[in-house]
Amino acid sequence: MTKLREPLEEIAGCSLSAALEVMGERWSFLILRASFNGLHHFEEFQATLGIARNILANRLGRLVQHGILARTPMPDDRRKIEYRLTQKGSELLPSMLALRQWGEKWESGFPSTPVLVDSRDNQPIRRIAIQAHDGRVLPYEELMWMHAEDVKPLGQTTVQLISEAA
Amino acid sequence: MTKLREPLEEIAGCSLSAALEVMGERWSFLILRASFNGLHHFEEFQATLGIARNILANRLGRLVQHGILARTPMPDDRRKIEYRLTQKGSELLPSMLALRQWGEKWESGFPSTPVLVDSRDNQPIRRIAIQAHDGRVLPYEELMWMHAEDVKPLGQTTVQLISEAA
DNA sequence: GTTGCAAGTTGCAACTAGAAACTTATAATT
DNA sequence: AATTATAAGTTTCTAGTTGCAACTTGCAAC
Repeated sequence: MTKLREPLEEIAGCSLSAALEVMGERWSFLILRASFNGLHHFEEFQATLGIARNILANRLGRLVQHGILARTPMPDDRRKIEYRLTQKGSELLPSMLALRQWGEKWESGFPSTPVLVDSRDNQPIRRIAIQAHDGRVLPYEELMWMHAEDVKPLGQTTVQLISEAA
Repeated sequence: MTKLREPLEEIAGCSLSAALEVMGERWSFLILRASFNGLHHFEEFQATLGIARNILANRLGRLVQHGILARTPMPDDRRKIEYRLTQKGSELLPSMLALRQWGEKWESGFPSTPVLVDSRDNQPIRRIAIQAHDGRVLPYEELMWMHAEDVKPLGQTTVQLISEAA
């Protein structure tokens, strides 16, 4: 009930800590993955993940508290509770995919299944990457950290040329 | 020393589990973030993250074991150990950014600093997103899961048109 | 060769995860 | 209506993990 663990949040002054505060516990991401794959019920999660029931209850509760899953008793059978991804939850998909793609490349060595495809043409999505504002894929060597206040917005090309000339 | 915890790896048959096996523990991602931001030494990590020394030692050891950080004693002062990101480690940047961007939007509410920019023009990178093979940004609703074996490769446009016509 | 410092270890208390049995609310069967 | 079954949790108890603070070890400086 109590929470004596120092939240990671303050420490690093970065929203990464805030994200980890919500998703950084063991099992949270795997429950999320199961949700993305269409599981909605306690027993489904329990059976497919093999997670202990008390931990599962705890994690589902946390995910609901943080607005990542919505908890609804089914109207036709009110024993059944449905856990469904919220908007907030579904926007974790890029994080999950990036992590999965890294795991494929550096750990498991083989492509994961199921595969995420564009529903218009059933073709697999592009690999997640870091891109410049114009869409060029940027390798790590071409990146730099800057203080936010030192970044000068460029705007549209014409505006940019004018202000550069001035 | 012992590892009696069931590895998450097998359970979900997905490389997400493999990635979490390496990066899913408390502090691992924050240590990584600190590395990305130019910290290289034990005492630097300890002071800026406020992590307990034994945990830090443990996590650094794990990250080194998994090839995410390289551990090198400095030649000029062999008390100092340098921890530096490997290729494998630096390729976690997309995952970290995606998580951070999600945290910005849904948890902290403000942009994190420092900001990652394209070093050619000092402009901030594009937001991480899921894209179709042709680069269109795909919202969650336009995505679908498919079994890998059901995905028919399309190849180049010309080839694609020919095979579609046949 | 004593003092200082970086990078760890060790010991102990508090907390968290896991396995299995138990509870509670609803639904299906007799 | 009473019995049995099922979904979703709790509880209990053990084992493993985290965190703090004090201690060690290897090298460097004076």
